[in-house]
Amino acid sequence: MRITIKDVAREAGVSIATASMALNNRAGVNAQTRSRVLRVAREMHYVANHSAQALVMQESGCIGLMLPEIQNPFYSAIVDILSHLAEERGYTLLLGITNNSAEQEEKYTRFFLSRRVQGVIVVPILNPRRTGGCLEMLRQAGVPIVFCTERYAGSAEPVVMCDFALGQYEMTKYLIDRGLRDLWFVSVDIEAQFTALRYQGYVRALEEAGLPVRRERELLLKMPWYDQAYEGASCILEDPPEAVVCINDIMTMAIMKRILESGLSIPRDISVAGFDDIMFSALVSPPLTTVHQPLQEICEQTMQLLMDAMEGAAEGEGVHLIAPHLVVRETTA
Amino acid sequence: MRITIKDVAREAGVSIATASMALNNRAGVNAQTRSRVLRVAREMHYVANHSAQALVMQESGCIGLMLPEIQNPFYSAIVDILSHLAEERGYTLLLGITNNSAEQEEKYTRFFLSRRVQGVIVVPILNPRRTGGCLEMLRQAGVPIVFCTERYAGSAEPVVMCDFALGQYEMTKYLIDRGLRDLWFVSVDIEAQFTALRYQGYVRALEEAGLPVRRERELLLKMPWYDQAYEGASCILEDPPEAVVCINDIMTMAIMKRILESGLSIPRDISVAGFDDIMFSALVSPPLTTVHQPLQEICEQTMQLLMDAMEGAAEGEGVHLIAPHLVVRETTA
DNA sequence: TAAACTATTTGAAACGTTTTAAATGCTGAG
DNA sequence: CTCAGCATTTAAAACGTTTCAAATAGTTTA
Repeated sequence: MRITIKDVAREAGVSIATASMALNNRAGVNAQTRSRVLRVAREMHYVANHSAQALVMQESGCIGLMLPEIQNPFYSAIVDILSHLAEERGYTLLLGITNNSAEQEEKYTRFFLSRRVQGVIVVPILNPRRTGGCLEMLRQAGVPIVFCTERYAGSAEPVVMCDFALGQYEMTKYLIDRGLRDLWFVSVDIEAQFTALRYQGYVRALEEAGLPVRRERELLLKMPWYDQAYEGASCILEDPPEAVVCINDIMTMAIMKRILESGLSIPRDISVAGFDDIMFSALVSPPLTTVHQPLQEICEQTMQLLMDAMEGAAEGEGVHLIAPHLVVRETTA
Repeated sequence: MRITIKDVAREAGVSIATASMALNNRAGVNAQTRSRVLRVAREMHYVANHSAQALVMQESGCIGLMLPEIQNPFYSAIVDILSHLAEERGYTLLLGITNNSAEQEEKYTRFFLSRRVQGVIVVPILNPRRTGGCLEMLRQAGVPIVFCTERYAGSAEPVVMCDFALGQYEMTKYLIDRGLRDLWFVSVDIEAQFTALRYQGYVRALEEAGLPVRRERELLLKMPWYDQAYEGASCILEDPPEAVVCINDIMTMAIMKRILESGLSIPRDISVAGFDDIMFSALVSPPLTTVHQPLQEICEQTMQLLMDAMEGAAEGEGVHLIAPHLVVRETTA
């Protein structure tokens, strides 16, 4: 039905082989012939069938991106950046939105495999009860993998992530340096570098300042989501601290809401600091003091590692830490 | 390199044809044979090559989604919903993020065409200087198109959109009914139903209440973005009104910020109302009174229309309006 | 036992490309 | 003229599937 190269060849009065070579700018085609073929192709609105190309060339030109959500602006920023980067390099990004479910992750792995993706970027889900069932399939098929933002424990593939420990340290130190010493720490009860590193940074700042680590002033939620933080925040308000240190912006916004609703003022009564610096952090009132994750840089390095691996370079491994920086806005006194 | 059906067939001791029929649950295969093939396939981690299937079956199983941005939560919500809907129906969503550029739109059209998408959903860009260059290519190739959220003027394809006029009317009426009569209207200077319908609704509410339409109290920005609204808001503050009626939430948040910064209180001094009800509208302080666009419903209907068109049904045409509803939160007195 | 079914299996074509090796046509040298 | 050498063109194979018509094997029926 659709125009094929056969039609173009016939119309231009050449063989299929010649048409193909002309269209792909291969050497060894007479200049006149080439331009005739190109003209005919344009006139006929010919567009090469990608499936056929992928089949014969043995490369799909696709990269899989596995990620937990997309409505969350942190993740949609990643999609935005990575899809541009992939495109610049001539690849198409295939999305697997897993909704934080390991089953979905496996389903999308199969999907990626069927599309013969040439590499996969994994932004891990947060609560992987059974982790990496999907990864085994990919490894087995020899598909290069690079983790972005966080990785599954025990996996050998490289990961590019923000230096969470450093970020949380700097933020906590900043608060302490401003004279705020009675802190709450709000995080999630999940075993992952995602949380462990942040906690390390927080503790380090306390210890350096000679402050005690008070476990009764730590709020650990099930998931790092707005609603959970909003519910959980009541314990903080029972005996309001001088500042709240939080591991992401979404939860911070929930806590801010609760604080403001209780009639207290930010930052006059309580200071608040988040992590991530999502788009909306600058827009809320008051604008949020937070730790900026340099997503552009993280994604660029992720893509570069993947390209290297796809070109057969010895799988660069290990943890690639990108330094974050504190963005002081108006929620900290 | 990767396992093919040929390998499975050999290992199971059957022909390729039999293997294929077994794997696809076709009738006419002996039960034992079938299960043997399936077992072997599983053991060998066989995953069918989609390109080969697409080629021979003449259907890609892909749907194209053209949209202007993805970081904006309004759009990422659309991606989320539509990708689930597509998947439920056995299709894969291919993303074309155009960055509000007509050139990009054409580029992605070619991309869609090369992937032989079986239908395209278009969420139009806002400032189409030369509109629909991309559409012509799709029409010409016989690819069904459905617009979502808004459509390009003069195009014959169906569109599913929120009843903007109704939403803006209800919102404005609500404000007026609360006794607020000195209003500002904040919109963008773009010719599209996007803006025209909203203005209609606003005007209707004024007229029904016997209030004058004061053009000097209309702020028309170039693009409906945060920064533009933030900059533009100064004129509103010169002679603060009782309420500001805005055509989307992002701009509303910018205006709120300006109002709060000027020392005025929301809603005590000024009421503010937005449109869209994006995820963050409920989270900001104070939570935003806004008109909820029923995106789920809009996307479902969009997908249904596309499916109908793909199955060759007479192209359902015309404008499908989905009624929005006002969500009263705390920015209106 | 032959014939006629039926159930199952299979060979081969087709899908739209790219690529390689071989064929063709030309030019200039001998 | 012939032949080597070159530029250009082409036929055919290959990629991994599905599907259809034909072949095979097995079972009844007459």
